[in-house]
Amino acid sequence: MRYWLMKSEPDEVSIDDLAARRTVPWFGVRNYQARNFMRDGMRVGDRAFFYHSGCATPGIAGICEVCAPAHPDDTQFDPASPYHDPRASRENPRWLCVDVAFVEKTRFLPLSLLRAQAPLAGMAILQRGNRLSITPVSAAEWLFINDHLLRD
DNA sequence: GCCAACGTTGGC
DNA sequence: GCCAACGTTGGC
Repeated sequence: MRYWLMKSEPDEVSIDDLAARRTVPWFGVRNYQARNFMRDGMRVGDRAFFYHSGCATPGIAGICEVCAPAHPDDTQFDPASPYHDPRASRENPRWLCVDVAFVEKTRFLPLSLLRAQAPLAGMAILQRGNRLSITPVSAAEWLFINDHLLRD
């Protein structure tokens, strides 16, 4: 199993929204590196930290699980969607998404708390200039967060 | 609202 | 294929 961190703006899809809907397609990714992580790196059963970004207090809000492999992101075909991409077609989709399932809502771990943990210094999310909405998390990072920050 | 960092676009 | 301009992300 691989581990990931996936950013979502809670105004759009929050951990509570995921809990209510049980599964959601991870629509709206418009960055090739993040898309390729979904297409090439993610497998059903992988787990991810669900991270709230673009909000007053960013941080980890829960855990989700990949429940469907990458498939075309429907929002790219929808002229009414903010994620519409006129260069994409049904025959030649450009953007993909996996589906994720709710696992749990955790204690909230603010970005500032993550930054204060020496063992997490290498986390992609903490690197200067990081903007990727999907990043791999090492097994060591995953275990440290689970063992030391989520359950005490 | 500001701004640093970064990705993408498009002229050449 | 270079690179300047531009748009976006996302923390603060």
